[in-house]
Amino acid sequence: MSGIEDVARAAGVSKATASRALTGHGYVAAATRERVARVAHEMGYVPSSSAASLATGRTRNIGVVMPYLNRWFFAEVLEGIQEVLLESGYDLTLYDAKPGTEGRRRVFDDFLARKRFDGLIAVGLEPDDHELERLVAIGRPVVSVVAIGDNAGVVRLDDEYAARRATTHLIELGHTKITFLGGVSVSSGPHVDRARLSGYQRTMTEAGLTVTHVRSEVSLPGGYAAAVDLLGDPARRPTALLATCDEVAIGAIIAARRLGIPVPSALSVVGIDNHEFAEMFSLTTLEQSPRSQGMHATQMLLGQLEDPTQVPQDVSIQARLIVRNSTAPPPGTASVTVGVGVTS
Amino acid sequence: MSGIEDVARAAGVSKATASRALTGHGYVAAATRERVARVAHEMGYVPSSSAASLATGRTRNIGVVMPYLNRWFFAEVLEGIQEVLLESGYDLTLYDAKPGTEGRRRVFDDFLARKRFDGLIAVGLEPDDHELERLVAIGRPVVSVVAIGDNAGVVRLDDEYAARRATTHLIELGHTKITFLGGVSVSSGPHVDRARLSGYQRTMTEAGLTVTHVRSEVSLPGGYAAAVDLLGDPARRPTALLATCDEVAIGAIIAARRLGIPVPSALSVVGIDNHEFAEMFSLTTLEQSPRSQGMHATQMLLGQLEDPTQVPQDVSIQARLIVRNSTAPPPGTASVTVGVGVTS
DNA sequence: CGTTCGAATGGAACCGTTTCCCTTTTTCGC
DNA sequence: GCGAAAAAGGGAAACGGTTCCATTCGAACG
Repeated sequence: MSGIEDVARAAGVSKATASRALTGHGYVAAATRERVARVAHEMGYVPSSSAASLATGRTRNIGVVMPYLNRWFFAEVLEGIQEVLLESGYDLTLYDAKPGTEGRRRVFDDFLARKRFDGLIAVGLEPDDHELERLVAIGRPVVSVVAIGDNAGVVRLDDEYAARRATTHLIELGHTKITFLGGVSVSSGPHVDRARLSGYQRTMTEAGLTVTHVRSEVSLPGGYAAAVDLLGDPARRPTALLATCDEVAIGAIIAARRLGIPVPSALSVVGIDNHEFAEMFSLTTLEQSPRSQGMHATQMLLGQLEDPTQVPQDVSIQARLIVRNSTAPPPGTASVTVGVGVTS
Repeated sequence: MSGIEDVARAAGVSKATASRALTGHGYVAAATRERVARVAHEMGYVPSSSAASLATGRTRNIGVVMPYLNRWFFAEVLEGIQEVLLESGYDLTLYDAKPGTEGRRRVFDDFLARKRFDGLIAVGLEPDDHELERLVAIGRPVVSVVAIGDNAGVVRLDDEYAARRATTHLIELGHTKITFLGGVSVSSGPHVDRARLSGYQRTMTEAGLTVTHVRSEVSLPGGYAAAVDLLGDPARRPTALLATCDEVAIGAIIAARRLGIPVPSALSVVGIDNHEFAEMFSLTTLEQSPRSQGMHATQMLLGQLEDPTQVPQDVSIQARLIVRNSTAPPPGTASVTVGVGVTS
């Protein structure tokens, strides 16, 4: 393995000059720079990142902490982050912090303390006080996607707005019996669900309609189970369902099909996410594009790294309504033609 | 930030002794070791990983390269890897290498060359010659989950066996018109699909049955589309479907439902994976447990790191048949009772 | 034409560990 | 009780970069 000293010797300059030539910092004659670069390339020289980190204090690595890897939302965010980092030449170190596990404790107490990164992206963490304390103790910029208690930069969907918009859509179609399906539970974390539920409740109340909330585990099978339960009882059955997320909504659609309830003619279903399966199930939904949330957060963090005076901003994204074929006027309504398409 | 020198001073020993006490290498009196550890803990000392890496040449970090993050199989493998690494105190650096992208080229040519890891896990990569060359040029141990051309350690499902077992299951139920649904296409990479197809073909041929293969994109919507096409034509319709993976199988089940073809009474469907949705759709399938494949690969790699003489082994996992309610004897057969349960 | 300033470069210190090598102390077998 | 070997610990040299500081040289400016 050849070091910078070998490159310097081969190029006939000092280590100092070679370093300047390769990093682009400080004065170096154009001809020299070019020669050093060529020699380095020919020798297949690759700088040691540990040595560079030790000398500069920067790692060119970003840490990402998330509670789940195998859920659609998180995987999409991760891909977005990865895409931007790849382009910027940063590495990405992943920390898995499942709520309530011993592993999570170690991530916060040991792994993160090692500071093997210049900045941190927290995705859908809902850190408790101790965890939050550890996070600030690290002394590196933090940006989060979805909630985090403190004043770090945050990129998130405006969940309340999304739920309001979805509810409004159903009301405009003529529905009055609209049930919210979802949980005060995990998934992207309780805060998300609370905000969505609250958006639904407010909109219903403002319209003078009755609020009905059915709990469901936040997952496809969870939505299925909850919907089977709810729809199986004709007395309780609403004409429309607002699900806390697409997975729950799709579970509900599958349940309705199995129960022989046609969607959307007898039952409208709307979700929030625009999950990759949404199109397949013709699901009307509010798009939240986690991928671009990840990209956004990353750009924000990188910006903060290169100019530390830059204040962390909060970005709130307004979901776009995508109308597909899972929503229609309630049964027994004078037919209203609803186009399939996208509106904001 | 306090360094080891501060700790040494506070504990009244030399840097050398402090280092030995903390790392556990070399002779240190028990009392001294304990004192140094206590002082270090009180001061909140955290060793600089760059400095340690520079000195030792080891990073305590593992690189993971995969082409997709948001597909079930890959996400599960990743979680398995993460779990083992977390326990062993290793960091995990993730590299996203989508086939045919500029990003992938950079991963191989730039990112991996930086060697910020002690070993590498390649998941479902099917590297071309140039990429393979780069991989060995790194000079670090590599373990792969699913195919990789060369002689690195490999952990993978025995795909051929899985397909044979699935086919046998259908034949035993009395089916003779069995169509393979799947693609020579991406997903976990072409090799996987070829092996599964081949297992199906051989078993059919051995049983004297006719092979029929319908291509499908390897995804849920892909399976749906292909099945709609196939099942829509009564002349071509088989009594059983073997899908290359569960996502395709589930797509097919959804298609069958929509076409009013009852599963399993009129059509049996079997998949391979035991995907998280399999249970919900009562899908009979062969379990491949990507999570434990990831764990397995990681343990293999770590073992190799601590004892470099250890030869990389190839591990081939035999899938377990899980019988649910998507398979039954073909229509018009004297009824055979099939228990729901697990067999090997 | 002397002074000043910027460009270009080299020497050496430094980043924070680990580890080699050497000295001193202890232990243990005979 | 002695010698050898093992245990304990210290000083200093790595590891491979970056960057401060000093030096030289040439050009621009008054």
